[in-house]
Amino acid sequence: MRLSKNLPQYKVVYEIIRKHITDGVYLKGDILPSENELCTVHQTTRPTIRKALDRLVHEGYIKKKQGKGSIVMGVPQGVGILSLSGTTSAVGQENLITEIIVKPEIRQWDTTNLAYPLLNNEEEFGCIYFERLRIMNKQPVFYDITMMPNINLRRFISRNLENKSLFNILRTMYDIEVTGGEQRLMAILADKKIQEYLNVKEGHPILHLNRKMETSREGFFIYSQVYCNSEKYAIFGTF
Amino acid sequence: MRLSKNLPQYKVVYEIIRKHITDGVYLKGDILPSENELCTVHQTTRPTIRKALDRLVHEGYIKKKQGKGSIVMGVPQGVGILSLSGTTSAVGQENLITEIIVKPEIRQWDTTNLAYPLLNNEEEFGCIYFERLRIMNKQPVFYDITMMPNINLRRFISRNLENKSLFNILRTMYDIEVTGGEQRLMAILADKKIQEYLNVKEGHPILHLNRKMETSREGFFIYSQVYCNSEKYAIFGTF
DNA sequence: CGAGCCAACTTGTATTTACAAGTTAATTCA
DNA sequence: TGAATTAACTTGTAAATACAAGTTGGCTCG
Repeated sequence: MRLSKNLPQYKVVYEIIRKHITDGVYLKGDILPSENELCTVHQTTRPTIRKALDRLVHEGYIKKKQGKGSIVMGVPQGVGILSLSGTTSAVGQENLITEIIVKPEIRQWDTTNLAYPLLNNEEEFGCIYFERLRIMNKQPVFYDITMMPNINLRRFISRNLENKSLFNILRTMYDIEVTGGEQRLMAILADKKIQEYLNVKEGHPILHLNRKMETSREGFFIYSQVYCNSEKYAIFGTF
Repeated sequence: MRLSKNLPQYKVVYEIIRKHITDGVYLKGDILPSENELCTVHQTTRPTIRKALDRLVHEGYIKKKQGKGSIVMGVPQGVGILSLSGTTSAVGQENLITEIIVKPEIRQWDTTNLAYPLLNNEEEFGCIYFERLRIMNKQPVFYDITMMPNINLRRFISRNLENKSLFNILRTMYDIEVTGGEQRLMAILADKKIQEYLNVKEGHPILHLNRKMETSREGFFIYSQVYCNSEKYAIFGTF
């Protein structure tokens, strides 16, 4: 199902190097082959290579230093809040279990807690809705609700989200990348439902995020609400 | 004191267009002159212009659409949490008053609440320390502590920070730009001091950020701690 | 042996040229 | 008149080339 469309060269190169970093072919501290070497390897020219590297720099995979080279920084961590990965990459995947509270299903939009107005076409199409609970070392830490319009996502509701990042599925299966977004952050006190899911007492402070994410598919937005017990696992992020 | 060093062309162009947007010469929804027009105006070529525009796109000032043009998005808002502006730009400057609780002074580092280890050279040099309170519509909303090493910041402690963004001062006076950083986010309950400063009761949830910011000056980091009463003014951010 | 210089790398900036692809509005033809 | 085509824009991608500037390690000379 992997779709290898006619990507532009610089994106192809970007994807290759990026994969090498995520797969551990290049480790943190390593120095990438020089731009000229990459040119010969990928049979292209410096501007193209540099465009690929620019993107890697921007996303935090590498850093460049004039006269020295491109230094691998590793897979960007904790970008969950600020950048473009899901919360699964924010805390490291070691002891993280994802429990599906509500399996992906098509239903009407629930706009009660939504901080953003829906677009017309979004309301027409149904809504793919699911709830997840992220458990770190047997303690529930994140509780999140995700909603997105049911536009051209064949077989999505039958996909298994456990221990997989939503963003990875969208990226690999549907060629949808999150390109940006906006969010509202606040500290609240846990209500009954949150107390239950996150296993906290009344009066416990909870970090709440209300996000709207923009994707590479025009007009396709992902809405999510995250509730986080930040007592033991402060949310970490780079920007 | 404005230092107009030998900036590369693309940065010059970037600065000019950026200023035009922040100054309101170009308004939200406007379409910038085409890349070819910008070429003739700035006496340069498309790749240079495109590099400047790339940066503006990346920072959210504009969006580009193939076949159409570069659409002005306005001054990026709420990047305070996620991107590179200060909290003053996060809530709009209308009814925002900045009160200096502790004027900038040179003192020893206070590492008690610092989530990051200090570097050696940072500890050797003193620390520039100050505390501010941001007041929205007569209600205190942000309380923040900022620390940075006292390295080559002539006259900094005599500068007036009121209603000015720290980042703007660093940018215009010292040519230091924040290039990125990391932060820890958590929801806490207000302690005595926070209760007093933010005028909230015991048990009130507070959004706490512990940030380390990286700058264009190598080895120069800015550490800040922010406490936010997010009850009425949810922190807004784009990414 | 040691300090300084220099050559061979690295990335950074800039120009020139070419074509592809998306948008828009005017023009043409039925 | 109205729909389809086309021309003239726009940005996107790519190559080839050149030189500037920072880094490194080896070489030379004292």
